[in-house]
Amino acid sequence: MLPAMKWNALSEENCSLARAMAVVGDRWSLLILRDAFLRVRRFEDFESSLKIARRVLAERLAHLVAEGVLAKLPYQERPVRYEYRLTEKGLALYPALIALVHWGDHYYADENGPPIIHRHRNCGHDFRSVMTCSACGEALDPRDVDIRPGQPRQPASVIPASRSRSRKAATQSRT
Amino acid sequence: MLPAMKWNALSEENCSLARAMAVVGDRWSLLILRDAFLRVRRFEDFESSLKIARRVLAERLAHLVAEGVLAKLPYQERPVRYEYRLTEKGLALYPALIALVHWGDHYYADENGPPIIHRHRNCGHDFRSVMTCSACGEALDPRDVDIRPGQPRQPASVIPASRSRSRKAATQSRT
DNA sequence: CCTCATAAGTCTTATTTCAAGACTAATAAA
DNA sequence: TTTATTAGTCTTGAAATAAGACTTATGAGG
Repeated sequence: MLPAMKWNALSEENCSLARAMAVVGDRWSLLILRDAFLRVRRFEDFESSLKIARRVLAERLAHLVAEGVLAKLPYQERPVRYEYRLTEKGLALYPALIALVHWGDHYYADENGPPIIHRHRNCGHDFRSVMTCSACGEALDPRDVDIRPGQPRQPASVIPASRSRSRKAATQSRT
Repeated sequence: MLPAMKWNALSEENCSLARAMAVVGDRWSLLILRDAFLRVRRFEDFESSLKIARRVLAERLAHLVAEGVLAKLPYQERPVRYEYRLTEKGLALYPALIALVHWGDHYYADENGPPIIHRHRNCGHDFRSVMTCSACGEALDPRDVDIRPGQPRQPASVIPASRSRSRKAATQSRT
């Protein structure tokens, strides 16, 4: 039997990033999903593309299916064979994935330019991804973002605290 | 001596995601960086915030410094003590991080709403992050994106191939 | 001087995860 | 009957992580 990840301590935390990491925070899931976005769907194809241990691949696919990120669907009978496809929830990881890809492009591409180029079919241009504010549409700079707790326990203190580090301010594990 | 990660096989690959994962693809780096974005800067604060093993924290911080994602700067003399601050390269990971956070918010927040709320100081509104096309500004849907190799080896075949799976099409490990 | 406290690690041991690759099951095709 | 496909499962050893005691450098208080 495949042993499940023990790393779900994270999923208990009241932190959206920790919960996301409990799903795709291991060493392979995002690479598997990248392949899925490239239309890779079958076990053998994932394996030869990624050179991942079969055992780990099987476990990771099962986990992503259990989390609803991938769907396991039969593509033939006799013998029944399944393929893995992105669900809406899986597709919703695209911004995170493309942000990492473009970060890698920016800081690690060699003189030949980035290994792959993305084109937006709707407008016909090659593009980079730009993270914007849903309210005003402006590109986001982390220095312009304030955060505060969502479920008000403490009366909504804005976190960009001054230098007074109460040693617990950011300790709440909220993100 | 701290053993370095052995996982740099990835960094050899001609794949921007793999290179990004070689830097922040382990179980802790993104959580450490989240804290850094929340103005956590000192070893003890990272440790108590994340409940990470000190050994792993030390190794991860050293790695992030070596990669230029964090800078290690003295904040006092006698004894010399250092803190860790995001560099530009580290700040550039914000889109990826916030995309994961908002994905977690969307799919895992309970009835109380997301654990933290982001406000864009420039416009004064709470927001979600929206990934847009740098060329036309429209929100990106993965189904509208075509990709092709950047360093033209093969004459630029667009990858959203039809159902003809050549079993090697996406195998090139390019992303 | 002596003891305690702080901050930033380093080290040890046990557990968990991953890598590599042989082996199995179900079925079709030769 | 033998071989080929596809999607796994299993075994073994290596690497990474968890938990927490120990170390170093220094200042503070008595």
